[in-house]
Amino acid sequence: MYIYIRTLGMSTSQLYRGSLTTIILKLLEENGEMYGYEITQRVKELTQGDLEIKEGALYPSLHKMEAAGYLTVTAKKVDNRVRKYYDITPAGKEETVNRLAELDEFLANMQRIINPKLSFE
Amino acid sequence: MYIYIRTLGMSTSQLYRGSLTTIILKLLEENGEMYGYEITQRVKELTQGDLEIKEGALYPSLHKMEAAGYLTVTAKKVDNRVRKYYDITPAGKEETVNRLAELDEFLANMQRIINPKLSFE
DNA sequence: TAAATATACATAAGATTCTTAAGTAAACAA
DNA sequence: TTGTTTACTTAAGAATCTTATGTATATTTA
Repeated sequence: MYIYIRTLGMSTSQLYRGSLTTIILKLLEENGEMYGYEITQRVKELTQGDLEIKEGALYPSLHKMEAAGYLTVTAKKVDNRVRKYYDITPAGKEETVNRLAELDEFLANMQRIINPKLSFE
Repeated sequence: MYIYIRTLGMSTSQLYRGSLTTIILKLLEENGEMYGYEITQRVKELTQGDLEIKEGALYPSLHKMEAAGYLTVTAKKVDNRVRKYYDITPAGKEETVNRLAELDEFLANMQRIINPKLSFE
């Protein structure tokens, strides 16, 4: 019998809700085509293990973005196993710009609330 | 018959999900006791009308935080109308510190993902 | 080499947090 | 006096996520 201890530092925060689409779009825009599992590992690496994208969130999100026309998917067989590579479309690039603008606004608004003294103009 | 046109610039972004508790705690810690409607107006003011806290989100959230022991509530009659003033407890102040730390981590992680070139150390 | 872990995807059930909507009630402005 | 603002409540539904389960192959470890 094996017992798995949950690692400390793992994000249980609700703040990431709503940010997954933005994260995926930005990674694909930056790196070119990626497959799902690769995205989870890249995010884990970039955040030093702090943020672990769950498959239950990731895959439905990718499917939804493909249905929306933001991504295309291509299945490739590597080592006798199927990978689904996602690539960003022109509509996806537009959406990336919008999402990043929204993120900037969100960050600015949170600053205004959390640190009102630094909010000039 | 009256038709209400939805103002542009209002936040339809999902990014604010999960940030409401943090916002309320910080405002109460900063300003002392406040009532619900006052909180919505303060946030609207601080974000230049960008973020409008909905009552349907605010009041259940205040009740939950009170039940958790983070806030106390005192009803006061002003102009023949009841206001419920919420004040932060010591446990609420602890939670504020935790929530602000989580926010900092979230912001740092988003920076690492969105702008990996700026992530040194 | 058998068992465990890692890779790689899918999806249903349930939790959480929010929006929308409807209701109550009083004060104030047109 | 009609509409708007102030002030709070709560139910129904939407969106996003976690947990759990399933499938399947490859690689590592005991």
